[in-house]
Amino acid sequence: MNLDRLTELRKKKNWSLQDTADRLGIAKSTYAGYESGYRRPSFEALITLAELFGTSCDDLLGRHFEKDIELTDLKKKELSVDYRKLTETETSGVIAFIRAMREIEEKK
Amino acid sequence: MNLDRLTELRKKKNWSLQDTADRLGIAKSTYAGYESGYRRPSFEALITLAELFGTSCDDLLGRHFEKDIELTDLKKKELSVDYRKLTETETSGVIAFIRAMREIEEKK
DNA sequence: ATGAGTTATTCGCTAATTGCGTACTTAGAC
DNA sequence: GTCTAAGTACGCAATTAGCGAATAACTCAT
Repeated sequence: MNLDRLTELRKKKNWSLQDTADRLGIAKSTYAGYESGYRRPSFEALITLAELFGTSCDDLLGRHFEKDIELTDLKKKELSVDYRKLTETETSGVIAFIRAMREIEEKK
Repeated sequence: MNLDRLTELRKKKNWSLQDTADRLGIAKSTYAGYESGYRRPSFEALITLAELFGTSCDDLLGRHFEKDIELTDLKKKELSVDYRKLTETETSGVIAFIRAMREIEEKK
């Protein structure tokens, strides 16, 4: 059970092992151990890594977890189209749109 | 850094410490250590726990991670409205709907 | 090509942590 | 009261993390 994506994510950021270790506040050799699979990060380090690389712990752990997203439960703006976030108005519009579509469909 | 939600999730399932430990294939006292914060699970155990409890590792780790969802990138149906999954047609409809809304908005 | 400087990999050692069994405590059923 | 199951706490053995130092690989300029 290795953290296979670490190297990839780190290189994408153009960071050296030392850079990354510094950001984590650990020794270079320690972080190197994570990438090689020789060592495992503490939970704190894992969480910090996820933050640094802008991803989830599940992702780092190689777990492709996907929760179903219920639009009526969304409190925050999390959806985007063409890489532009939806406003609250747009999100409400989408919900209404879907309900309308379904209503039409049922009457067929 | 404790796994505070474990007890809550276990009780929601009406499992004893022993039940849960059995499912994980570890000793009761070991699992008890996770809940009390005295011990920490291995990554394998963490992942299995997330599976057993139907949640994410991020959730168990107390991390409220939310990725921005780009609708045009969605390969699978992950969205739902009124707890009913959107079909592919509906998802395409939503994207077209948003683009149309924005076009109208820009022309104002 | 040589050498300086940076980056990556490996290793021994120590300190810390895990996982287990066991024992103790509590709670409820009979 | 006694029995069983649940939860808690602890000592011990074994594993593991983290560190620095040593070594190897890579990248430049000269």
